[in-house]
Amino acid sequence: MHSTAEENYIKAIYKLSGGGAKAVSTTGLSESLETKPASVSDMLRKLSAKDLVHYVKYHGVQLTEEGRRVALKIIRKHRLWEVFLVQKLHFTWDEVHEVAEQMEHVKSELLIQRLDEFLGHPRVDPHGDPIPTEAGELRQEEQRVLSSLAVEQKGVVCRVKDSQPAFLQYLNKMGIQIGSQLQVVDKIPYDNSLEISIDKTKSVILSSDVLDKIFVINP
Amino acid sequence: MHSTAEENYIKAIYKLSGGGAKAVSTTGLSESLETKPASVSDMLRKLSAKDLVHYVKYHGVQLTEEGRRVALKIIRKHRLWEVFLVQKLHFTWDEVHEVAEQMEHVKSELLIQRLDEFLGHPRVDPHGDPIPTEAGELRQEEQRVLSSLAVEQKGVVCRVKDSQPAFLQYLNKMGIQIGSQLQVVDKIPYDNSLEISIDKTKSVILSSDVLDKIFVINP
DNA sequence: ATAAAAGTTTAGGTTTGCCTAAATATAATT
DNA sequence: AATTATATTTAGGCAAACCTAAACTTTTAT
Ligand SMILES: [Mn+2]
Ligand SMILES: [Mn+2]
Ligand SMILES: [Mn+2]
Ligand SMILES: [Mn+2]
Repeated sequence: MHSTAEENYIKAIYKLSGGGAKAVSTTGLSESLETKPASVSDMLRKLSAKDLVHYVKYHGVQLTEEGRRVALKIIRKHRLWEVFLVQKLHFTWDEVHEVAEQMEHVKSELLIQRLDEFLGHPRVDPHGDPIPTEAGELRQEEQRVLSSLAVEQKGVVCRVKDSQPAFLQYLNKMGIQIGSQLQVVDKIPYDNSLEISIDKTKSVILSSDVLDKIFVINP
Repeated sequence: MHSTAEENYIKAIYKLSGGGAKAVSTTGLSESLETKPASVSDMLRKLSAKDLVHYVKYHGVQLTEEGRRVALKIIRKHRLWEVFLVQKLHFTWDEVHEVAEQMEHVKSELLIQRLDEFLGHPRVDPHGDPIPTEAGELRQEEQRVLSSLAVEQKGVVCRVKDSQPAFLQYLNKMGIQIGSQLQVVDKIPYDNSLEISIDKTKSVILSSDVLDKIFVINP
């Protein structure tokens, strides 16, 4: 298997390259991983020997197909643990990262399979980022802003575009969080506010300002 | 903080010493940790320098007060994760250990505090071993082996001393698990077997071999 | 009491993952 | 095109955690 250090490098390359598209620079990686460029060069040689990356000296690095597969597996684990921490242990968005950064390296296929099941196969993490499938596919769901939904239309909250405590507290009071099932009940044309039902239980009126900050995917 | 290797050594010393009582030998540790005695000597010097153990060359090692504190913290984490794996992710007894062995090293006070809460502050792990408190106390309930109970006496199953699948399946068939309420109905002196009632419903005859592998605490 | 056996430590080495300083390649300026 | 600046790699080292082989202690047996 791969070491924690190797996994962190692979994930960093994946992220900096925008999912494997661009090549990534040594300094870019060294900043992102908080190590020195010399250490990065070192590791790139090792990853290249393991065929996890295509590495051309002085010209950056890219993941191989295998490297990409490994990256998506780690990201899947990271994001599933984030969901667990927020939904089950009531961590806040900003508290999860450091812990998930450690948990993503726990080795057990069964564990992650069962965790996924336990969480109800979530499709996005608490930051609204998509969770790769077990097969290693990153299904990029179309995100729409809540204000764009017509009456009757449904959506699952996948992202919130304002992380100020006041706004998050407001959403909390409303009972809205990532993963909440929303449906537009009615439209008030006067000020473009909408009546929204939350998780099929209560329903509230949201102002157009608020609607513009909430993004949903199809249920 | 302490490294994963250090934590594993400390836990092993704790366990082999029976909770910090006896001194522990280098070979004992090397067998338990599956390393060579030379590596153990190495590590003991380091742990001694950090005042986690009292180490007298050629005469074994013991945990210091601080070492004991660290050990109990790791054991607390290990056992809480085991409860999580069994109760929430439906792992079986024999599947949990390897995973918990990794998860016990995740560093986060908040995580373990919230996990404990999420699990409802369990007092024993799926193997019946007590979970140390947040304060680092090991509330040791008095455990008696089932074979030692007299007629009429009651107990709650807290531990099973054999984790072979065949044995666990047998217990399962009998309807015995951690937490089961047992009472001795009758004693058969011929072969020291006992008639035991389970959860006040049915009653079965258990052989002395089996009785020796089941431990109970007071109800 | 002495010798053999068993247990333990030390010496010297390896791998991993990091570091600093120096050398080298690429990119930007003039 | 030549020079300077920036990016990257190489060289040489270090700490952690392991190893084997050799040396040394303690225990056991004769
Ligand atoms: Mn990580
Ligand atoms: Mn995230
Ligand atoms: Mn462990
Ligand atoms: Mn256990």
